[in-house]
Amino acid sequence: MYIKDIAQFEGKEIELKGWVANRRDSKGLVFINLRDGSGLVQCIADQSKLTEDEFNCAGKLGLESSIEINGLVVKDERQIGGFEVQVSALKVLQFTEDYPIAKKEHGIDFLMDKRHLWLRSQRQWAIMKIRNTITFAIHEFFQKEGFIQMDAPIFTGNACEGTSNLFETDFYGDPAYLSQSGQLYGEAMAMAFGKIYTFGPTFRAEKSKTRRHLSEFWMIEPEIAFCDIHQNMDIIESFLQYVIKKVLADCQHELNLIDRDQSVLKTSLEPFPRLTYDEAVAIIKGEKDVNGQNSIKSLEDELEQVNQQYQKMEAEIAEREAKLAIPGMKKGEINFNQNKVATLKQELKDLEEAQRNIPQWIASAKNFEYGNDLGGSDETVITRLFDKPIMVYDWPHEVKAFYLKRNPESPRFARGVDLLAPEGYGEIVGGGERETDEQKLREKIIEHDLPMEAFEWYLDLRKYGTVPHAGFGLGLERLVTWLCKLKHVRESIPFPRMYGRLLP
RNA sequence: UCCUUGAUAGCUCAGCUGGUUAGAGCGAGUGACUGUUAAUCACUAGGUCCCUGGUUCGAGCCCAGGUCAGGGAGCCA
Repeated sequence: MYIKDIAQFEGKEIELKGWVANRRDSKGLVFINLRDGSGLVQCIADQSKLTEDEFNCAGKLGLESSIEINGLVVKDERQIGGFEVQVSALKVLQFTEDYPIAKKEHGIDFLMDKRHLWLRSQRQWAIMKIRNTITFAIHEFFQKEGFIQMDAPIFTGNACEGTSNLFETDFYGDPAYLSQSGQLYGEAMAMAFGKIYTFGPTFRAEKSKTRRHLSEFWMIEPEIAFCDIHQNMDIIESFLQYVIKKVLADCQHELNLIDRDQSVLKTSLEPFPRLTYDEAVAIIKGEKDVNGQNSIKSLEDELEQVNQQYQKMEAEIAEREAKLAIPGMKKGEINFNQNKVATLKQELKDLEEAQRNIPQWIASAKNFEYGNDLGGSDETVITRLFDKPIMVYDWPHEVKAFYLKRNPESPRFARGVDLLAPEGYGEIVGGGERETDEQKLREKIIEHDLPMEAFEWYLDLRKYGTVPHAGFGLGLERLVTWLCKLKHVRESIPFPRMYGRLLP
């Protein structure tokens, strides 16, 4: 018996096992919000309906105490799930004292230290449920489309995209690296099965402290034989839209719990704009407008708005603090105003961040140098102008990986594609059409200063029946972060591993 | 690696120009209340002001170095 199915048991006696998510008491009554992993329900312990011992126990339950109850399911519109349980019997498995995560705001460092407990909170629960739906939808899409799932090795002897950000380990006395991509192995499997995808962990030793980097993350890498860059973009689009549709269909409750505005998810079911690198650069530099919006202008407008909002908030804080200074205010009112001031100050800090960041972004966009890769801020700048993901393709070949094919009509471009998520999220997919010519690959390997002997097996793929093929890599956590509109990627995975964070 | 902000009670924070005994809310504990939703109300306990050194009659506050964390850049999914 799980709380999520409670509606089927109206008027019936049930048994529930779970944890105390909240408790309030009143004379003769104890209200327990019970959490069982599937949902949340309020249980009422009434002194007149329980033994003295049971009622005393109910009153002593600390947050996250584990209990078993029996009770009657009653319809009550006021409650979250529309039902409550009138307790007829209560058994305590453990009284919990001093549960560290209190019913109030906490700082991120504290919460990350308590991640193993934080996962029990409603918001984190909802995010992990959505992550699960996304994972399932990904498998479902590829399986339906006839892709074979493969597991790429995690220990690798060669670096596929440079060596600076690899985790080195000891493999029976030889150096080995934790995989930063399964792609080269995926290409080999695609030559055996036609269409494959990997779904596995990936490790990058980047000393990054930004909202979109993890040291360990999960990547999905499809690879398709007989596929060019345009067909690849078709697949990226239908794949992502499949996942988004699934989340919209199956996760309404969770999306509401985390207050996700769904309008952008819905417009993302329309075709994704496809821009060449040249077009994207023109937009970023403000030389070309999109839907009547100019990148530089919109940033300047936003900065102006931020400044105005900042002044408004400062005024409100001053006003409330002045009120608080006058004696005679009721306790409840004091609390309310103090909480309000605290949240306003928090928002003020966010605005200050924006005031520091936006001018940097404007400068970076204005001074963007043609031929460079897009930086994080450039991605933010361009994606803010669209209400759906965009795909940018045909990149200057110097900035992209060695295995990408050149555009035959314009060889200074490599046929790579990045998918940039809207709402400022930026790159969540990187991929492209692969180089098919052995000689050109050898030249590229030398150019990138990579050890040729480590790639001989990969070059075999071009020696024995080379065919046009393409694929891409999707960062699962970045997708979860965007779909849930999280501020930081660290909340998208149960136990994030990042620079400075190995525990819990 | 660089830029930037910060570290004060279990948690979130305030602490004025360096000045006597360190402040609030939440949480915890005790009590009151039969319909609460982060319940409310009263009372109680709770401090190595991150570390090391310096300036000063006097440092939570100033200076130097370090540690840790937040945000951003580079790099990337």
